[in-house]
Amino acid sequence: MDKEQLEHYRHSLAHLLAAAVMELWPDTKRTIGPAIDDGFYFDFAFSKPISEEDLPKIEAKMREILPSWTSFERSELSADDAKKEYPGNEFKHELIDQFSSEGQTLTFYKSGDYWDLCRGGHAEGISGADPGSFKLHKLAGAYWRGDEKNPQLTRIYGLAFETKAELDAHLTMLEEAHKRDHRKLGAELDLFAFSPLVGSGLPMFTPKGTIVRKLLEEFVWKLMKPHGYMRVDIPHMAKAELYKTSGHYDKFADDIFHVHSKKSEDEFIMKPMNCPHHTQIFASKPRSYRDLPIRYSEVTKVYRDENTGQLAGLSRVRSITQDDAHIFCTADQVKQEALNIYDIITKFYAAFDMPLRIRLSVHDPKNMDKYLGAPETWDNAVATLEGLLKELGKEYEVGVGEAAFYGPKIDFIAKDAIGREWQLATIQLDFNQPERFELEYTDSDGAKKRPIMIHRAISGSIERFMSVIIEHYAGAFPLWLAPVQAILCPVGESHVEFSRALAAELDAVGARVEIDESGDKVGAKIRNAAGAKIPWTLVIGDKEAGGEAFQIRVFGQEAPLVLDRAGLIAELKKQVV
RNA sequence: GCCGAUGUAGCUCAGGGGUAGAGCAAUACUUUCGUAAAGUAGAGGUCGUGGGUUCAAUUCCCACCAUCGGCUCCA
Repeated sequence: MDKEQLEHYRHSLAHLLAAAVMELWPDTKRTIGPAIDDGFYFDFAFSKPISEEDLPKIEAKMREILPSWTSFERSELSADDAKKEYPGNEFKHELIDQFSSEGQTLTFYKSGDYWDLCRGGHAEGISGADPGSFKLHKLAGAYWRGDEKNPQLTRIYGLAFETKAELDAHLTMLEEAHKRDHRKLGAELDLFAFSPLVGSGLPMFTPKGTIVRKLLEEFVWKLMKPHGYMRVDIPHMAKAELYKTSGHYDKFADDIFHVHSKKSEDEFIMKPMNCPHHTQIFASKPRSYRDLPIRYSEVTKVYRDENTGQLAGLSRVRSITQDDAHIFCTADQVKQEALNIYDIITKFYAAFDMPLRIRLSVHDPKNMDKYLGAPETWDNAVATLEGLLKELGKEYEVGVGEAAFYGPKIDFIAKDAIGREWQLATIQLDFNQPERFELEYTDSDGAKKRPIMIHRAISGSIERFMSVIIEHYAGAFPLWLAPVQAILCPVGESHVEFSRALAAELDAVGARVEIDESGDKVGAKIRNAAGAKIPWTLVIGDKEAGGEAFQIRVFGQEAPLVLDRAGLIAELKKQVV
């Protein structure tokens, strides 16, 4: 099957699902059922609620009907006749009214004993399909036409692939993703915590989690520093006027945390982004063309009042740490700056073995209300980014309508170890905020000119990036990033002293080492170290204390790594970020 | 935010209108041991929070808090 055939197969299965449901519960109101990325769904209004336990029953009914679906036969009906086919089904009636008022022909497709209003896009017939190639896997609520003001329907999701083998592979991936869930691993590995007293979506990082965060920050800084970035520091709140000027206040009105003062009339808000503050550092004194580019960077938190129902672990939070930077430069300098950022991004993701895909995210010319600034400005900005991508010779896709409200951007989509994709790094052009804040510099001819602003993020946000790499590595961080790099397991009491001396030596070169001084046997110490996913485990007994080489158990690896004392120190020293 | 499910010890989970249960972890003692779980003992709980019904609520009802799934894919 090619992509289209697979989509047709999935859509056909949605019909089959509806047929099975209508046989089992004939008074159910059917609505719609499209194909989706990994299968299909169908939305129903049931007269009494069904539960997950009913899914196998529906699935069995689908398999029972399947052999009789040898073809899909098309027919046409008038609106009135069509409505008679769906007595009391206001959802179908609404669709029929809509389509007929739009002048569309109302088409029906029949397979076996079942038929339904449908635009088309089916397989020829699915009687020969592999009965093991689909599975109903989820029950969810969904609003009629995606609008929360409408009645809630019951959505049944199915997974479907060409063969059972492909379905099984997909189920294995989902299971693997579930096992790697960063929320579970984060608690098990003691990386971060939540508290109902602090509030939902407000993660706190433990000492171990903080080590990982700081290592990530230091790594990004190491890549940025050679490109002339300077660090700045800003308060976490500001007067609302700042964001009214930038345009964020209206755009993100529902997502802003407000702070009230009893001492003044001023309205304050928790910063939902950093760019407006950074513009005010730029504006704090007269700038010359000789000063540009000015590159302000900062790892700092922003606060966004996300819908509570959407919060999830570290991937969707209300306090977000951005590895943010803003570059103020001339039009001539944009290309070089973007190239520098591209250099940082590629080096950063290479360190995690995550391949990158590039998307040029542009405005939607048909929907300019969503954006600040004139269409010509946008066209110019897009042309600049496009020229840059062409020069790099990299493949990219274009995302229409994916731009930020102040300018187009280049987004980088990283792929993790189990094939999932995450949009993380970004380079964004902004002609609008410099205008709104009336930023200027004096050019060589003495004239005042507007700088261009570039926004960029490398990891996206530290929280989200941590959620991605915890799952990417399944909690087993590489040596350079592990909160504890090595654990020493003395065999007996007599080896503790030697272990402490060795640990001190390793600590002196910046290595993160712990000693298991419990009374446990060696086997238990190894088991505990493996449970904590510590990269290196060293058993310390008479042989090691006597000067023999260390047999290092490497997490996830069968064969031990053999290093002498000097080699061990040298190897860990290399890992310092 | 909306819909649904869930919330019992640090973790995984059992139980149920009448004084709360297990395993693991943690603690103490014994053991000091060579490559994935040593032994014994005691302890650990406002059964998410608040209110209601009841002679009696952890159990039933309501509200809130928190977690999980979904709310973008369109006949």
